[in-house]
Amino acid sequence: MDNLTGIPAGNVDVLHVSFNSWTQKRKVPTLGTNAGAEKLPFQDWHHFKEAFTPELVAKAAKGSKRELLRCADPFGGSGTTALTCQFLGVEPVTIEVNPYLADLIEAKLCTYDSDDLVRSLGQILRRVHFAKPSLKRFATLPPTFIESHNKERWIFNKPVAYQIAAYLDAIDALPDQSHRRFFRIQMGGMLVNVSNVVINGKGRRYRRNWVSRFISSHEFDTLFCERSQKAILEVHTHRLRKEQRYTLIRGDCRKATAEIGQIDGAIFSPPYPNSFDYTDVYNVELWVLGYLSGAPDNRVLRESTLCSHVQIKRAYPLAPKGSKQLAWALKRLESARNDLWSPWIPEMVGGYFHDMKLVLEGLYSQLASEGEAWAVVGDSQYAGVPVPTAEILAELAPTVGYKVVNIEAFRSMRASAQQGGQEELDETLIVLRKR
DNA sequence: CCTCGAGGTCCGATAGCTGC
DNA sequence: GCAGCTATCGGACCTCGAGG
Repeated sequence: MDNLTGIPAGNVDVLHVSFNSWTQKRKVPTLGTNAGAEKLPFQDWHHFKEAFTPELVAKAAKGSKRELLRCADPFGGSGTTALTCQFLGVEPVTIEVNPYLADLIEAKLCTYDSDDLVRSLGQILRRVHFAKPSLKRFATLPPTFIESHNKERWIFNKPVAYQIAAYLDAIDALPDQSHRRFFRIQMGGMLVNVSNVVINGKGRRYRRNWVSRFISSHEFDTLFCERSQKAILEVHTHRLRKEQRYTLIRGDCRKATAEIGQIDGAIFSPPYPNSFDYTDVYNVELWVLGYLSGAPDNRVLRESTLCSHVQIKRAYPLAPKGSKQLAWALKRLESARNDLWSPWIPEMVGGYFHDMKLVLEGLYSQLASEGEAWAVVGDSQYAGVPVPTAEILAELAPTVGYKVVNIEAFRSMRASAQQGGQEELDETLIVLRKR
């Protein structure tokens, strides 16, 4: 695959693939969301709507007071901050609690010999061709996952389930761990495509006419092959990123952030306090790819995420002191408790800011002097009571020691149609500097 | 009491088509 | 080519019923 990039042989070690050759200097409508980012190499390995843009990371790297040599992201997600850092020549440190997403990030950040990847793909396809798969590996999945005669709904038709099993068996048989991860992620990115459901902001829902939906084995094979080949090509074309190193920490950022080592800055977007449970959003991949071995695993994972949802009953830490806006919002939420769709929302909001303060403190302890934290945060609203996340964080940050350098609203989210569709929730960039 | 599964609704973005 | 139209897709909420 040597002439794929047009880079002449020899001297390749000095010809880095730049940020601009990755993004092609595209125009983005907003820095806040992933909209339009689908077409970037690496970024469609898994459709990820919560991501912000690489352009924001570039802006932060350029606009920071302190030169960025090592940059953290406590909420790794799809890995946008870390991957962009590699293109920019900045060493990334990323934390991610969701094991599927952590693998997605690492699959993007690590370096491969693309010829070896092509050989591994061939090996997978040969094994699948001769495979006699069983559904044994799916035995512990929740009951709605695989088609069976005594159910009314299922996420995967039986023939599809057999094919997934055949591929996963073949991937498991690869000798190289980074290759197993790479191809597991390629499979992960297409699972919803071959399923009877769609995943969106509201979680999982069945497709219209899913009953008559049929995925042929040929379609399945083609999808896996094309996705894998495209990804291998992207890996190859962009293999010479300025920075090749990375640190990936798999775990709860509320604990891990304080131990990442010295950083010059941080660029991240936390989950918003909007009662979204991201464990739920990635449930299909987590189960099918074997990241969860039973319901307790799911519970542990949900407990390890930020207090941004009320999906499970949990002990919410107390709201931090020091923000008048937070105290006011909590007071109003408590008096509106009977109108809330979950009575735990006031506790969740309090816990959310407790957790966010912990992360800000962790970052502060690792930041070099005048290092900056750039965060994209979103407001929320319950029963007409606004939760102005950016303003609250701007009040809490000084109690940790930060100076608030910039607050910039750059997008409005439409409120849900049921709420009239008019009230708008802001998405805000907030920049904090260590004194 | 709890968890789990699933959906209402409507607008913006985008792909694809049509006629010039 | 391209303006303008139509069809389709999907969404950083919030709600509800079933069942343990």
